[in-house]
Amino acid sequence: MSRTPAYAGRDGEGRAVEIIDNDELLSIRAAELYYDENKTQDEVGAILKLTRWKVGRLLASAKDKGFIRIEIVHPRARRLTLERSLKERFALSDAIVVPTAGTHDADDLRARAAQGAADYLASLRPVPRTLGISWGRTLHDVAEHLADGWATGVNVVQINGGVSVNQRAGTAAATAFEIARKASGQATLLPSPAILERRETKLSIEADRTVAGVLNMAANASAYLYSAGVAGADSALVESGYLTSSDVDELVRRGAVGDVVGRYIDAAGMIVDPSLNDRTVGMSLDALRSATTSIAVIAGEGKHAVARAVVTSGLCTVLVTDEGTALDLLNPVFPA
Amino acid sequence: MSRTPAYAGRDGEGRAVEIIDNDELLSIRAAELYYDENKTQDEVGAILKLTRWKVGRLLASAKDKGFIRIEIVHPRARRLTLERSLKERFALSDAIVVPTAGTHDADDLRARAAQGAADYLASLRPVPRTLGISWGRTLHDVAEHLADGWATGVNVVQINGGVSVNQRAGTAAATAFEIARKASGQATLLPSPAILERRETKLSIEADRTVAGVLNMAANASAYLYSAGVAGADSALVESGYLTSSDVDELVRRGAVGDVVGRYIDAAGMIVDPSLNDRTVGMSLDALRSATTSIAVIAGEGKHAVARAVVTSGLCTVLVTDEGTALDLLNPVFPA
DNA sequence: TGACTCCGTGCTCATATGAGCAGAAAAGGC
DNA sequence: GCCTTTTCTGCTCATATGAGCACGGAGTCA
Repeated sequence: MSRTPAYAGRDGEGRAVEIIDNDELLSIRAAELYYDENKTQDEVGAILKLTRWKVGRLLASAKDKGFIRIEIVHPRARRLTLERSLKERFALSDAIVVPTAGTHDADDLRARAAQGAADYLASLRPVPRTLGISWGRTLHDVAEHLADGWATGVNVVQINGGVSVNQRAGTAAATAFEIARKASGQATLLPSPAILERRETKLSIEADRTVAGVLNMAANASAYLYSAGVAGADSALVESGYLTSSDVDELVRRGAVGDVVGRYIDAAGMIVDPSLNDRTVGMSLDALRSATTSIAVIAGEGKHAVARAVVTSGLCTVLVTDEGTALDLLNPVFPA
Repeated sequence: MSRTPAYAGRDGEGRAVEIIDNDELLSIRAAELYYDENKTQDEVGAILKLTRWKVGRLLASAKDKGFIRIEIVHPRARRLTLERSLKERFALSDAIVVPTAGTHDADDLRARAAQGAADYLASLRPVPRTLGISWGRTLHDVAEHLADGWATGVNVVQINGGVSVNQRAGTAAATAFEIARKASGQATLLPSPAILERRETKLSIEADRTVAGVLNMAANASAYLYSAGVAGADSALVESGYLTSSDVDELVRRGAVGDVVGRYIDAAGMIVDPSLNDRTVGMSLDALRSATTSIAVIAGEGKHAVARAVVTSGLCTVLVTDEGTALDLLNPVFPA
């Protein structure tokens, strides 16, 4: 064939149509006609003066060269491919990844993840008889996004302390109640501060019959749902007054990346400050690690590090997160 | 083997309380499996517990509700749908719209539009014997992006003055030469300043045999290619010293949105300052308007207003632009 | 030069998909 | 409640698409 200037042929409107000797460019033109104009491959062939098989091959090549991007734009869409990669990479039993596209701010993103978690929770089989939960903004969002009647007869139990001292008073309790109510179940609160000042106090409060009962119930829950906080001055534990901003700074200095059920962990998922940990009321991380079903909801730009610590140290069996975090987890920026 | 969580509708009690219509959510799940995981509709049906026909319908609905977005990511891709809309809306004989996606800066975008213009020029049939061109950064880019041998024997002629006073010396001339060289043709320069100080000088230079010859050649060109400038201090006419910054401010005050072949127009495409216009050497806008083929290359955030003036006042028969400008042209923000 | 491989092409054939239709189910009117 | 109207569902059938094969031309090596 001549390597002629590449142009000849006309489309339906009598416009000159290019026939380019460059296969890549041709595949783009074909893709435009096929996808944008939704013509049939045969029609595309007619316009570009190609056989329909050639068109098919061009489209295939355009696809695997990555020129064709198909995006599902919907707040409740998910990224199945990322989910599978996460599952494989971190040996999770499930992963939920919500898309970032179209979110405006961190709240938006958290809401999407919460929705994803709510959907997942509702689809969980067998339906948990008892669900252990932590508290925080994310968990609150999950509770809000759960549909009324998402399950029947699920009892909810708090797995870490924090009642009442919280500035956003009642939030922790409200979260538990709402999740339980929507599943026509009971909520059981853990009537204890999150962190006590002295180890002895912690031990004695744990020995209290009521608290011990709740902790026991928590230990035997059939599934857990929790989020993770970033180690920073805006942490819920600081806002609630359990820790001071400088306490957290010190924890960060010692390697803390965030907290899970009130306990600060480093990048390896290890407790940063054992003595602080000993003053913290609630399920231990080891207990959480041995759970059959533990769902972590961790989304947002700032939470990449905690998310990594959580999944790499086996703290959860199910991760609910956003696209950005998932990508970060899968493409680690190798540390020194 | 992990059991896929049941997304299929609950047979037991279909809750209509859901904010999002159940079918909508289903169609998203279906789309994920179909597009992201590329399963067959039948397989999707099996997973979601639906017949393949239902799946087909869900996908169709997802498509026309706009949840499925197919994007062709390639610098040389085009937006055919926008092109057609532009053609219809402004009675153009052709429109080329290059995608914005993935461009980093204005230069990038201009380069894409230039490439589009180059491609279009090469595809133009009949091949113009004589091509009238203006000059400027955009035109220079077009010249660069033209392929060697884009045509054979095309003579190029400048349609407005500007030789040599330009700071970027020789650019105007170089543009003409390059376009001509790549088509194995001759370039003819218009040996005159763009704007003269006195009308009399302008008249006498136009009367000069050489200049008159070039102008005559320009008037009889078979096609024209030009860009448009924004009315502002960074205008090429200011940079070249033909106008001062305050001259332009005054023009803007009087309604100028930009310049075309050295002549300032308002939003309606009318000459803003007739006396200035009378001192400007080159094709008149009316002459340009009566051309059979005049290709305007106007791209970039700042050029929306000029672009609008150009297309609404019939200055071009073909518009080469970017997606953003095209959208702006099609979705006018109605002025008071 | 001739035999050889390699790659791109156009094909056949199996499969996936969309259009259109008839019956079922649901919604609405009386 | 009963009947009409509308929507929804599962189907048949036509069409669009992808897999795989056989051919042929271009390049390669002896």
